Amino acid sequence: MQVFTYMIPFCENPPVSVFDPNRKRNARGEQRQQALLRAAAAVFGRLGYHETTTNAIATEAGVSPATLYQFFPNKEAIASALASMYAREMAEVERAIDSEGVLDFTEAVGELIDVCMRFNRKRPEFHTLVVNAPLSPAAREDKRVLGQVFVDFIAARLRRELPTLSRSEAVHHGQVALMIFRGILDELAVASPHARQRLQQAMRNAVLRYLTPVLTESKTGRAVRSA
Amino acid sequence: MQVFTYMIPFCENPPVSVFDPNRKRNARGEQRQQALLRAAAAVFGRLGYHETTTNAIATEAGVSPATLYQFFPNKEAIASALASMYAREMAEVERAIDSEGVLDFTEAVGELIDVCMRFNRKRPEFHTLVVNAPLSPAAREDKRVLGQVFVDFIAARLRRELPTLSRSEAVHHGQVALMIFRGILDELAVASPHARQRLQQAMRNAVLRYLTPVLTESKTGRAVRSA
DNA sequence: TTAGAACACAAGTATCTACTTGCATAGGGA
DNA sequence: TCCCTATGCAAGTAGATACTTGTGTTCTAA
Repeated sequence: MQVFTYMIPFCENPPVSVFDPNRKRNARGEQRQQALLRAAAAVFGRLGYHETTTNAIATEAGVSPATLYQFFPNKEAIASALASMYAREMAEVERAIDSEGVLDFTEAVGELIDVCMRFNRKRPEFHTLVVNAPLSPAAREDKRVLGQVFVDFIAARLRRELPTLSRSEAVHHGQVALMIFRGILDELAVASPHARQRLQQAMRNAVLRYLTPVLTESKTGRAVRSA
Repeated sequence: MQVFTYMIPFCENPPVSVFDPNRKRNARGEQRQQALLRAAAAVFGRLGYHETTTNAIATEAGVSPATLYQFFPNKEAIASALASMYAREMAEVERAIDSEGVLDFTEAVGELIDVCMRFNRKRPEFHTLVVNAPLSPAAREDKRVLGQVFVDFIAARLRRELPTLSRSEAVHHGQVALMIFRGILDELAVASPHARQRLQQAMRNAVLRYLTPVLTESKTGRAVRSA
């Protein structure tokens, strides 16, 4: 009557790792961690997530691969840390747009688009991190929130112009605006300097031309429903 | 006076491979090759390019990994063969739209979009193959041509409505339309069945609302230039 | 009928890359 | 000064996966 022959695997996958999240860092350590993040950002930006190796990040930072794992548990954690940072930073900037409410619809949406384009140009690695990298749940949540901030900004502006527009319709149009934005952004990232300015104008046109009929053609059946 | 001590590496990487492009196929071989392509399409569609292993393709086709390499030199060649097939097939369909020239601008562009959405729904693996897979030069060319067919279709329709529009402007607007299309298509691929219909309408709206002002607001400076 | 070519696969190999181990040094609080 | 902990790395390991080798089987053309 052997009931508990094997007691060992109390926890199936003992996560043995040199990385300790509770470890106390000294000044040198803090600097290393930041340097590793900067190095990772540079390499992710050059090669994209999948082509980037942890060895390349370590080399870029001027440390050995083993040292990298003193500061991050794995590759995904590095991408997640960067993606979270950027997503929060970008959401912050978007929320600050027209905090005084002085811009009209076109100006506000144009400003939103400009801000997002500027951010993506300043952080070229942001795109691959958000699009291609597998992220931790926390980073995924930050990414989701970022998208929501964009959508809500547009939805709020639509309803401010046209209060009879239902919440769900407004959100839907915000989502479509985001899709348009992303579609053009993909090309913007690889466009030649000459093509870029033209594409930036096209970006504004594409989003605004999609949205403005929502406000003007408001009598067409489905377009207006009360919440 | 040793001049040519090492003669061996006449060609640095002797590409030794069991695959022979000139091999004559019998009926069984042809069927195997087609079955492997079908299996690859299924697995690529389920897992995406990078997550798909050649072993998984072989298993899906019910053959051993070694057999797969009798018919294709490497993984990329499988993706390239499928991508080329699909790109040519889709370009063909696009070129056949309104061959009699009876549709007006809105109808023609709407039909173009519908055709492309239908194709992507019929071949879900097409997206990952064209977006994520590294392709052979030949397949890349087929992909480029496919994009050009879309752009040229729209450019030609724009200039048919507004002959004073310059060729380069028309092509530019065609390109932007393609970016918008792709941006929304990305979401369409993962949308719930309920959201799909609404997104399909949004797709038409987004592209047409971007394009129609090109025809109507033709007095605004840059918009019209002679070729 | 038979030889050569095409088909098929079990059992590998080669390589790449995320991640560890074991040990040595630096640093700061007691 | 002493000791504990953080930092650092050379030299690995482990596991995944694209691709091969060697060998036997089936087809087909002469």
